[in-house]
Amino acid sequence: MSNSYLDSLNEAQKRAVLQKDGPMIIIAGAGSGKTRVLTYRIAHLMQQGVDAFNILSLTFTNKAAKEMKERIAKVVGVSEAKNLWMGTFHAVFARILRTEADKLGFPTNFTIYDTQDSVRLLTAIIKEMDLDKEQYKPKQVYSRISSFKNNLITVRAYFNNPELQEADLMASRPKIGEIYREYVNRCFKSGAMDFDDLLLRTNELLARFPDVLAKYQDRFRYIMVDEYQDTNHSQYIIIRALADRFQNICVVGDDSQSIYSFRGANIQNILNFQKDYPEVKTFKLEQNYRSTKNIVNAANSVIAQNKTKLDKDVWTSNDSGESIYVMRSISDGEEGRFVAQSIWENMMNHQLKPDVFCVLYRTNSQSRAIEDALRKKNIDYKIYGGTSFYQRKEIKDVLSYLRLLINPNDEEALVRVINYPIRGIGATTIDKLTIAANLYKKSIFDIILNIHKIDIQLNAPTKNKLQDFSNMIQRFQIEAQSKNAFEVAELVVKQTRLIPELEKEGTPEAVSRVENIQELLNGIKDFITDKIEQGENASLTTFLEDVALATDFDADKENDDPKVALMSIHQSKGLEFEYVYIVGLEENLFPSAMSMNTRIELEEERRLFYVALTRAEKVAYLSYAQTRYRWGKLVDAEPSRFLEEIDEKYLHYMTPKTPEPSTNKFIDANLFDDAPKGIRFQKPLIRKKIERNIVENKEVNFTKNFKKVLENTSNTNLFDTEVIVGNIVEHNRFGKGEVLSLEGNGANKKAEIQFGTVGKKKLLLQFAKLKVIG
DNA sequence: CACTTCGATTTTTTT
DNA sequence: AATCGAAGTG
Repeated sequence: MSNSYLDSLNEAQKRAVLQKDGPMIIIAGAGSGKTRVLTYRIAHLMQQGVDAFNILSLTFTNKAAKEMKERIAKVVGVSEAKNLWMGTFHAVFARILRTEADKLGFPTNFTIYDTQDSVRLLTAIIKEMDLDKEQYKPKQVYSRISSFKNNLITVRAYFNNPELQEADLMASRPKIGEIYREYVNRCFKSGAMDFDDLLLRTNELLARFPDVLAKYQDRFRYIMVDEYQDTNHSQYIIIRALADRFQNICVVGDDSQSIYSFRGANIQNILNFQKDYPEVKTFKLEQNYRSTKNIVNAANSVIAQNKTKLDKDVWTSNDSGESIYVMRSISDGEEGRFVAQSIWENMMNHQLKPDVFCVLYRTNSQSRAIEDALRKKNIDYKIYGGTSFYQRKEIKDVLSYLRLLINPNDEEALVRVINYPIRGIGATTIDKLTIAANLYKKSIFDIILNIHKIDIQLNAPTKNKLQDFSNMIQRFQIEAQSKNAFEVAELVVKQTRLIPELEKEGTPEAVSRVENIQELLNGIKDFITDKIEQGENASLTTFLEDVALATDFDADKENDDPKVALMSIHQSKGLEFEYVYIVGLEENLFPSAMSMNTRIELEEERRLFYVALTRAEKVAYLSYAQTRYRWGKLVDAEPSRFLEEIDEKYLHYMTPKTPEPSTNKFIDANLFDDAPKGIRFQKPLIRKKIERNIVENKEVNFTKNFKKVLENTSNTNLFDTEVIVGNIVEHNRFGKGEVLSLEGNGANKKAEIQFGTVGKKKLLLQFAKLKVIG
């Protein structure tokens, strides 16, 4: 192994790579080659004789960890790189907690609750405590508890702190502490940790067991933390504790890119690092290799308006490049078309593939309009983030069965599936079980196992149904001893009869749900082959953990065709694209209406904008609309203040800056804007599937008219019209169909319709809410 | 206990 | 626009 990799670094980068021991901080401006420095620094450490086992590197996403590992493997070899500890805080410490769980009274197979699980549990607790759910909104309670945990405020600490209690009292939520206590107890009883527990319990472990602390201190002799500006207090304390012995701690970050305060991130961690470690060596990476001068300078001109920041001067020797384009649209629909049109033109004019483009937005719900427009132009795209695959109902149902067989005490999983598919175990029964479980301080599953011995007011048939259920889970457990994760999952799906259950619904949604379950099974299969190939743990537990902490499952699932990337700005952190479109630059949206109250909040929004802009390598487009659908309502919008904050010399307005006067003030032009809305598919995949079904299904005999509509989905009518025979219509649940005949009049008018998915149906027009689409 | 319907509430960002 | 819980019906 040679030192040749050092030649590709600039002076500042080289110094940072070569600094081996002691505390150090790398302030890395956007696009300054930070990942590169981290990678080479680790490679260099190993070259200096540091064992990979002794290096811990914490990244912000699992994907970043994976990529970095691959890059290091290229320098030091695969077998060496394999031994590095690399991953997100949550993933790394979940792994450690698994091996140490018993010390904290948790089972090795503890479940990881996601946000949905936590909120559901809180909802149940608030209900049980007979509290007003307006006063105690479960989501708000969740974030309050989350912030307690991220600041290491345990239940005991809370009750020892009069100020906190006073604060909750003033907010007329005096019972927060009790909810918190109950929540923690219930999680414990369920053998479950939520996201914040993974950090809090790690702190507990390191604080209560000095030998364990010593073990990991000794193990992690060199620690690196990426995106340090986004660490919270809990993470900060873990790091301080682990690094305390050797003090070989290297943190990398950019205060200008701190955008996770809502998750407890504390920008002070990076601002105060120098105080924590007086011996610290500071390195600044200020040369930007990513973007054009225009983009770098424009971004600087915006961030300059923030007061709280470290001194740093980001510059580039790249070309000036094009101006930053600003575009205004009448509506969100037009914004989408504008973006799609622009992408299309750039692709054609410069012979580009779709994957050099990225569309960034503040909120995930904005993806809809962009999607629609791209689809109409036949431009391939991929949405990152949003409701992830694993949060879909059908997927969570399957996963809940798996969770339950791994950890039968997992109450959220149990409550989810105990009556799905329907087994006649209703709400009343579950309530009684919950009460008994709380009374005996046992899990619901334990109660069910002893259902015949316990004095509980349930009739015999119900008891038997419960027993059948627990028997089924136990059967799964036995099977799981001899089968691999995929086989178990397959068995569970089969025996629970989830798929027939969905199939009998017959709606297009149900069809896609079945597909999703199939996809999940394939995913598990891939997971196993993947892990076995790498000689890693391929157990069901590991799979479930990966799922719970997944930041990027579908990222490598389909690395086939190049696609335009759509994602929230938060998701885009660390990525770069030649062409970046930042959409929805409007007051109350970006900056968000929730974050305009204090300067602190507003500065974070500004940093977010800075992050968005600095993703662009070559060209950036900023877009805003004058009206936008929000919560299903059309609302007016003002251009974002961030547009004003960019030095104007870097901008080029594609549309006149001031809105054109309305030509007809008696009717809103936007009413016509999105008129062709007839056929709207959620995903291209589903559309293909429906088309295929229809072609393959010989029983269904459609007229040419229907096929034509299916082939040309944009050929749609402007207004809903009276239904006539031969019309192609769309129904909320049944999808598309052809009107075969009509009968009755007025309110009793019925249509017989041949649907593609569910066959013939007679529907009352008054209620059917049909959309005529052809 | 199951199923339907109606209305309320929701969106800021994520491990 | 879409999801979720409450309330009402069979």
